Amino acid sequence: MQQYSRDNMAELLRSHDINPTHQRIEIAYALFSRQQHLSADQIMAIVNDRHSETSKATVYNTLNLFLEKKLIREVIVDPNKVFYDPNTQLHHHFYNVTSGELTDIDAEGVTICGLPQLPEGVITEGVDIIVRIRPGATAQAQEQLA
Amino acid sequence: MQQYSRDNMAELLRSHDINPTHQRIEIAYALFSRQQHLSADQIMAIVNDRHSETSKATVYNTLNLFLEKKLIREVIVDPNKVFYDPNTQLHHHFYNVTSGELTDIDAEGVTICGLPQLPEGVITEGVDIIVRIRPGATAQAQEQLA
DNA sequence: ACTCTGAATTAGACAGAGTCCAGATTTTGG
DNA sequence: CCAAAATCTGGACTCTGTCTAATTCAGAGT
Repeated sequence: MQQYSRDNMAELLRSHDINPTHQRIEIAYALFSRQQHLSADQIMAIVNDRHSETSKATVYNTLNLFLEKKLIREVIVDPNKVFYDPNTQLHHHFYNVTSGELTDIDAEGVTICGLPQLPEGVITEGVDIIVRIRPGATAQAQEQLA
Repeated sequence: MQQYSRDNMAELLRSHDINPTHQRIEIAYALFSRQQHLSADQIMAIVNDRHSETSKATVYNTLNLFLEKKLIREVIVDPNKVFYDPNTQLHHHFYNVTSGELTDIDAEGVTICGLPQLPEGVITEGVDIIVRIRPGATAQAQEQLA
């Protein structure tokens, strides 16, 4: 997609069946303009940068609404907080356990072989690969995978 | 390993450089005797089943100590709580998002291909695959993986 | 423009997981 | 058996996230 403006956001929201309100546009803009993984409190800080205008409840309501409408995705890697990811394409993550930094891994070209059959009566919601990394000497990711 | 008794636990702890105290043995026993994924509050409930003897602080201290000494492993799949896993062998998980149930996937035979090179100056801590599932009609796990 | 109505937002109370602290208790080495 | 070190404890606290009841907003119809 091109540039992200607040106007695009309104369209984006509408196209996902979400009523575009001021607060929702601001929150969507915070996530989509910087293509980053943000936590709820980071989003609240961004949105209320100068004059506080959006309440905690609205931030959470809105993020959960976005999730439900599949506008964004949640990434669960840190026990303390959820990250919200504006990228809903299939992709995976590097998670730097020291810094808390989260980086995308394009799913293009990544394959998993040898997963067992799913249990009966159950469907896949998604498959996440999380490569936990930390600062240190040389290494190859491949080593870990028998 | 054979049967899990409280006596084995003491040895196990010592072998991991952990001073075996009553509370630590009980907590280790709770995890290892049933080979299950338990949350901190489940562990506390088990350990304090009859007469409350172990405080919340001790449960958390102990679990964090076990983690640090690599006696157990944590599984982060649910935003609300951490699961502690007595199985430190390399393996992955099915996570039933509806029931909260967590099931092991043996890593034997599972391969990931096409992961990009690690960023510079960084080493792998571990690679987790989480297959999120929920009740529903037929499905193949493989479909998700381009 | 005005009103009515349902949707959205708000502040603040609340809940649950996990941490911290200072004092009490247990364990250990001598 | 004693002192020092390690561990455990209750309770206060923090943080993320949810709930609720009251208020505000937006827009459709007149």
